[in-house]
Amino acid sequence: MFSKACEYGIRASTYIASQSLRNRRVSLKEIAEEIDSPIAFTAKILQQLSRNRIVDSVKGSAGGFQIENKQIEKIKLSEIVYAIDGNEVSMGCGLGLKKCNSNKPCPVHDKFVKIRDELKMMLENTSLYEMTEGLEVGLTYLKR
Amino acid sequence: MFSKACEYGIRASTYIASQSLRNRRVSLKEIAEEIDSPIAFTAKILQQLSRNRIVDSVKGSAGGFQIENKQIEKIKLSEIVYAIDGNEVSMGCGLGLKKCNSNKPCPVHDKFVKIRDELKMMLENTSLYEMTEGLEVGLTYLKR
DNA sequence: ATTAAATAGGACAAAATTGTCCGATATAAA
DNA sequence: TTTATATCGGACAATTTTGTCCTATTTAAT
Repeated sequence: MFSKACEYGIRASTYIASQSLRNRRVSLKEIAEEIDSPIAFTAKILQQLSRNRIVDSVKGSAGGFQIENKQIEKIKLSEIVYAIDGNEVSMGCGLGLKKCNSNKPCPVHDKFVKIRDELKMMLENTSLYEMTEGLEVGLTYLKR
Repeated sequence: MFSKACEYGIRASTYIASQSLRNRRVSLKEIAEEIDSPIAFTAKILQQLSRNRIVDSVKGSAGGFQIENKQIEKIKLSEIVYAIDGNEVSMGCGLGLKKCNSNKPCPVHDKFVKIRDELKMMLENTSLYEMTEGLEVGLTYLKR
């Protein structure tokens, strides 16, 4: 469904958010350990998220990544996904047709639109804050 | 959502089914033209579908691909997808966790299960026959 | 039998994705 | 001011996916 880069990006953002809520800025090293991802690849993805203003990065000693607390509730899963994978996943044709639409649909157009619309709604309605809730109390996990 | 190979596979199967209903066996060349796909790559995918008994292939002069008419209603979209992409798309974790399940879920486990279950139901309930219906009357398309 | 036309399958090539390494740059602390 | 510790970003490498080409094999028709 999503690329590896996107999966790591979501997990990283969620971890950063969970720590930002405790006023902790976290390093790349810590992030990669906590989400079990390849560190250098994760660095690239964090750069992308930083350029897209989804996470804040601070260079230099005691630097790292963080997200403003008031942003954590505002940032939706969709923003992370669109920043890394684009919106093909919730907008594109299931059979790969470039110009598939309701006027010139592929044979599964309507059925896919239904699924994709639900996916789209889910992504656009799920906030980073929601995703951190279970983490704190050990109900949800970001590795393995 | 699906790989290119899978998209071509679905489109090819649908075209073969539509022509089999008219008792026409079709060649690789015709298929690739009608679904606008790279011919040699499409050949590989058809071999896979043939080995998985989703399409029948006939070698030699006047050979080509076909699907038994009584099978066209029985073959579901899910069989094609699983044969080419596996069932990761309807079973795997949205964040790429290997051991994600309801006991040790990722932060979006429940939300993804809901989407994936619907996708799974749709794939398993959509027959090749259904997909050919609009084609005949020019209501649906397999290229561009 | 020979030939023409078709799929099967192996080897190879190109492109995209995933992943690594290292020097440049920025910043806090000594 | 120097040093230690971060991220940034460019170049490179490995792997996977996508795509091509060519020969072998099969089959129908001549």
